[in-house]
Amino acid sequence: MGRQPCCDKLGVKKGPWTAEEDKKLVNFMLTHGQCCWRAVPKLAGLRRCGKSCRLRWTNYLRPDLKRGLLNEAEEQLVIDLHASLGNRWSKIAARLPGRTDNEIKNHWNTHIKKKLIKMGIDPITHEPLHKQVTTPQETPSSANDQQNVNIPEHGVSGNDNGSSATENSSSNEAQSLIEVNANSDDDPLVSYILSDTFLEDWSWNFPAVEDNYSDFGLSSTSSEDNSSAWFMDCKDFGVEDFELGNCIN
DNA sequence: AATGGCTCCAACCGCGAATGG
DNA sequence: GCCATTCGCGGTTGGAGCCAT
Repeated sequence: MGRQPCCDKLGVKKGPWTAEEDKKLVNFMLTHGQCCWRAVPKLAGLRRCGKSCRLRWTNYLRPDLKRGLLNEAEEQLVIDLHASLGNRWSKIAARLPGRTDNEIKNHWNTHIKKKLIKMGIDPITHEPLHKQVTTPQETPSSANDQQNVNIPEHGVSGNDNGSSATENSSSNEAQSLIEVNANSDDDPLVSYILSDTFLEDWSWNFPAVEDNYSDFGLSSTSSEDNSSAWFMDCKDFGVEDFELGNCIN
C-alpha cells in the first residue's frame, strides 16, 4: 500500500534548527509535555513536521540530556550492551540515562568502532579479529585493517581530540576490554544493566547537566527542580485547555 | 593564506511496529 | 481481520569545522 508522507511536504522547513524554533519547541514541550507529535508543529507554531520535532526534542533539547563525549564507563557499557543487543541503539540508550540513541550510534561509528578494530576486536561480532577467516574477495583496505590490528600506537589518521584521547590506550586496556566482553555475563553490574529490572528501577538518577533555559525566556524554576519533576509538572498543566487531554497519558 | 581532505554529528529518510477504527 | 495512521528505530547523508600541506 502506498505510504503517505509523514507530513505535508509543502511549506515544511527542513535543515538545521534555528534558536527561535528551538525556543518555540522547548516552550511548547515544557508547557504541554510530550504529546502527539503530529500535532506539535501546528500547536507550537512551527513549520516542521512532527517527526522532525520529535527528533530535535529527544536528541537535543530534552533537559535530562547529558552533553559531551561518553566517558570511559559509558563507553565500556555501550560496548558490553552492543555485544549482547547488537545495533539496537534505542535499547542501548535506554540503559544509559541522559544519552540518546542517535548520540550513541554516532559515538559508536566514529569512536568505538575504530577503537575496537585497533584493539583487534571485530566491532560487529566482538570476537578477536585474527580468529576470523579472511576471504579472497576482501578489499585491500579491510585486509590492511586486519594486518594493523594489535598495533595500539599512532592514530589511524589525524583524528579529533575525542579519539586521540583514547588512542594511546595501553594493551592492558585492550586486554581488559576483551575480558569484560568475554565475561560480561558473569559481571553482576552488567547483568543487572542488561536486565529489565534496571529499566523498571527509576531510583537511579539522571546526572544530566542542567541546561539554562533562561535563554529561551523561561523561568528558572524548572532548572531548580530535579530533572524529572518538570515533566510531571507539565502533565499537571491544564491540558484540557488546549484540547490535548487525549495526548498525554 | 589558501585549499583540499577528513572527521564528526545533527538531521533526514524509509521501513516496520504499534495502534485504533 | 483489514486498513489507515502514527510513532519509533536504524541507516545514511550533508555540511560545518578541523587539520595537514
